Amino acid sequence: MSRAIAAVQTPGRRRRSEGKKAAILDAAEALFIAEGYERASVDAIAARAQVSKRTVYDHFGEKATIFLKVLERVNDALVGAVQSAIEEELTPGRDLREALTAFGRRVVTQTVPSSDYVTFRRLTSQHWAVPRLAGAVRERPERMLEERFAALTAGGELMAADPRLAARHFTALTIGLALDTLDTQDSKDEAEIVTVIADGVDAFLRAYRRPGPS
Amino acid sequence: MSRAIAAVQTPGRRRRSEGKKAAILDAAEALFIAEGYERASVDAIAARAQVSKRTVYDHFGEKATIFLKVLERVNDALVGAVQSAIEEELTPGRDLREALTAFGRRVVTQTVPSSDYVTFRRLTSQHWAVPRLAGAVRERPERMLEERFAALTAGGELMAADPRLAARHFTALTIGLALDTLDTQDSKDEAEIVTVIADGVDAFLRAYRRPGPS
DNA sequence: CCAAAAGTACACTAGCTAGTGTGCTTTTAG
DNA sequence: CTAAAAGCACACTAGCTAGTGTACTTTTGG
Repeated sequence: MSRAIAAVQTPGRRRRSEGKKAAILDAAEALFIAEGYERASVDAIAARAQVSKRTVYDHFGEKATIFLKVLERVNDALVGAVQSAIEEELTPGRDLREALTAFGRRVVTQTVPSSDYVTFRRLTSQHWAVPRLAGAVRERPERMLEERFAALTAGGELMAADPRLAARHFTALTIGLALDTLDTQDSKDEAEIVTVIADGVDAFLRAYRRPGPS
Repeated sequence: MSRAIAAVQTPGRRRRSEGKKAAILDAAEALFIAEGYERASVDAIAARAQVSKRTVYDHFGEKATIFLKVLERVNDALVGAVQSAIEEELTPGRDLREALTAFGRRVVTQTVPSSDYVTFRRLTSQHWAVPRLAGAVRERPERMLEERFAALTAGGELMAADPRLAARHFTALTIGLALDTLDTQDSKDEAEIVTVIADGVDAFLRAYRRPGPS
């Protein structure tokens, strides 16, 4: 949605082509989300991308291909964003509650909202010929979290016998619920999201924090 | 899916009509789930229901109406099932872990699987003119759970300052994750579901059980 | 400047689908 | 038995959409 149209100036022969391609994918993504796969006509996509229908077909061949490319792009963006959120927020030395809250909040508000994750779920539930890309998108980020949780357990901050399970529980309590909230009410009320995340982190820590030396 | 076709014998003038109607809704539900709203043609629905297309239109007028009626039916079934699961499994005297596990398992395996809840989510994410029925389906069961959790807190078994939040967390940790599992892998591996539920109940109790008089 | 690449405008096909009209047959109530 | 209700077979329209073919224009590298 927020992807730029990019490179209006002197694109060079190759870059111009890529620019159009990106514009088509932008338009397609928006329309697939808004209308669903079937209802988003190729004519509408072309119009929105300000490109001729013929160009669309020259680039992608058939409609299904457009859809797949959109999925790939969204998937890449999502995985990358979660990756960097883990690396930058879930740093070893930091206070656990603070780190987890920041991580959850960042994933939901920066990466996702009005976008990638929700987008992905909505899109994948549409098409009936999508290879198991859908599974992958939740598997990969979860593996990354799993590793961090294992490290935290080793460091004595967490008590997660099964880091994989802990990661799933964390995701369910924070990101999952936040996305649910975003999904049902479309009040992009950021305050509410923050509350949901904070509450989730709270419950998570009660269940998984090492019994304190109070 | 598992709804019976019902009343093959001497239906009476009225009952015969209702029988056909139900058969049409059964067929429509199955096809909407399998193919999505757009791709499930009225002809296909009629064929599957073993009914003439004309009869379909005589009963429902237009395709969108069929969809709405299907949603209503699924919604009613779901709410009813959760209701009775709460009343029959989450009984006051019972051991908490046992009760919660039985409840979660029942909701996922009896009510839902191969059906209502997943069905509902899949369906509602399809149509772009569904009034906020989608929200209602998660609101109602959650309110019911909330009440029980409040009672359990009053009885001293739970420590849920905000019973509504506790209910959301419980649902996310157990039912939500179980459905996720069912959704990605279609291995209807019941054993795995049971494990997921048990793990979720475990984490929930660690976060919400009253600090024990060990 | 020029040739090729990229893009455009537009007309056209082939197929599918929602919804209707109509006359015929079956079922059921009284 | 009979009339009406319910259902059926079938033909037909109107509209939309994926995808193609083609001749024309614009852009860009050398």
